[in-house]
Amino acid sequence: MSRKQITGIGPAPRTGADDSGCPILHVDMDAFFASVELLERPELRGRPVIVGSPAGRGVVLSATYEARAYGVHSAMPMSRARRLCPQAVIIPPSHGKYSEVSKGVMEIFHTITPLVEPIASDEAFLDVGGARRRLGPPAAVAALIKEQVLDRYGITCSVGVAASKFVAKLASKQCKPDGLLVVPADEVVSFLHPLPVSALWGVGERTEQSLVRLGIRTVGDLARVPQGTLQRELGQAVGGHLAALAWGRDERPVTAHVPDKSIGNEETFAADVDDPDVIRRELLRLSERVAARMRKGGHVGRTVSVKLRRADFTTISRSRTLREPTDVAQVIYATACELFQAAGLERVRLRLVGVRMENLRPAQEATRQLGLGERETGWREAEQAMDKAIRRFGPDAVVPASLVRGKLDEIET
DNA sequence: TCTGGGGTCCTTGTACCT
DNA sequence: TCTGAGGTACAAGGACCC
Repeated sequence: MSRKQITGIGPAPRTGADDSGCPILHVDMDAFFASVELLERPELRGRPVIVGSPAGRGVVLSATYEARAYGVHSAMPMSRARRLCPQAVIIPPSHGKYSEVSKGVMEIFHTITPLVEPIASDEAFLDVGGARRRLGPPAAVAALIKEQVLDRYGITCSVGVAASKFVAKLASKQCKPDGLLVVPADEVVSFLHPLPVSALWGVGERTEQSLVRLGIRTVGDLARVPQGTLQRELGQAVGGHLAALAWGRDERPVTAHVPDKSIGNEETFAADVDDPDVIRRELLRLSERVAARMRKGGHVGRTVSVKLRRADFTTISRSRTLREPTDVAQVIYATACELFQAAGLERVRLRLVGVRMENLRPAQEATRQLGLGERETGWREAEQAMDKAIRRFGPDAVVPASLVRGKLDEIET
């Protein structure tokens, strides 16, 4: 589900190119959410379809290529998308359905190689270097994957084949939709240099503006700038990273298990809120959700972070590192409330609040040393009991008392 | 012309310790 | 005792990704 629009001219898609030394595949599903929706509503094929919330403050999650022809793209505000393409059929998202298909697609990848690195629900890197004897060269494996995904799920994907992750990713983007593009190891530079700098991973709007100010518009321009200049302008890490990418240097391996670093939830209100009680109730709801996800994933975390976005879209965050890691919603909530209060935004109109736990580690590794009078054990047991009830009776089975009023309000309205 | 939600990573500033 | 350098941890903000 790419958001970056590569507008530069690359070489024509090639499938018969030399793929020796190109063990990395990047598989990207085409207009994934929209394609999944069309499986249930085939009568909409060929028509502009947008997946996104039909009301309120939403953005486009996915759009068919027919809708994209009108300028609609992912992350665009829905109001704008509707203006650009008023005849589009708008379908509210059903995330459960997408993760179901995503799981199945990832299973197909795992029959090819154990080295699968998912980077979103609709895309993954695969290292197929070890599958050559069993399944053939990388381009043949890529074709096999496309065929299997289409056979089993009726949706198309695009595959980039290259020597490195980043070039494979650019290649898949370049050949969308339903494409297969091999970038031979000795053609990487000629593939990259005509592309606009914005095609590079890590160059967003701001960095692109900085580069354009330096007269750098293409990857080739970038490659000719001394690394020191880039590092001075963009910072050590970003400058060094881009200098390497401009010459196709990317040593990052495909990693099958990338541990979670943080878990968070956030919520944009339907209308801006300045009532601290409503904000605190939302902080409780979010803390419950985050804690439940942490317990489900077997994590505990040490740093509680709160995100507050004002009506004017300026965002502030406040965080605190606890003495001991936790997965207890009441501990997270209490800290979140203190951070909210300390931020001094109790009478400011907010459009979004978020709660995130950072500094994660596996729960079984965490040594718990409870302080004198600490009641965390009681809360943990209570919350584990809630987890059980929710697993058995559904997400509404148990609700914290302070959220019951909100539930009743929902029922009454 | 309005901007979701779930993330990662980087930069900068500050505090603290040796 | 004071001061500065260097390392480390933490906090905050921002850019970027899908």
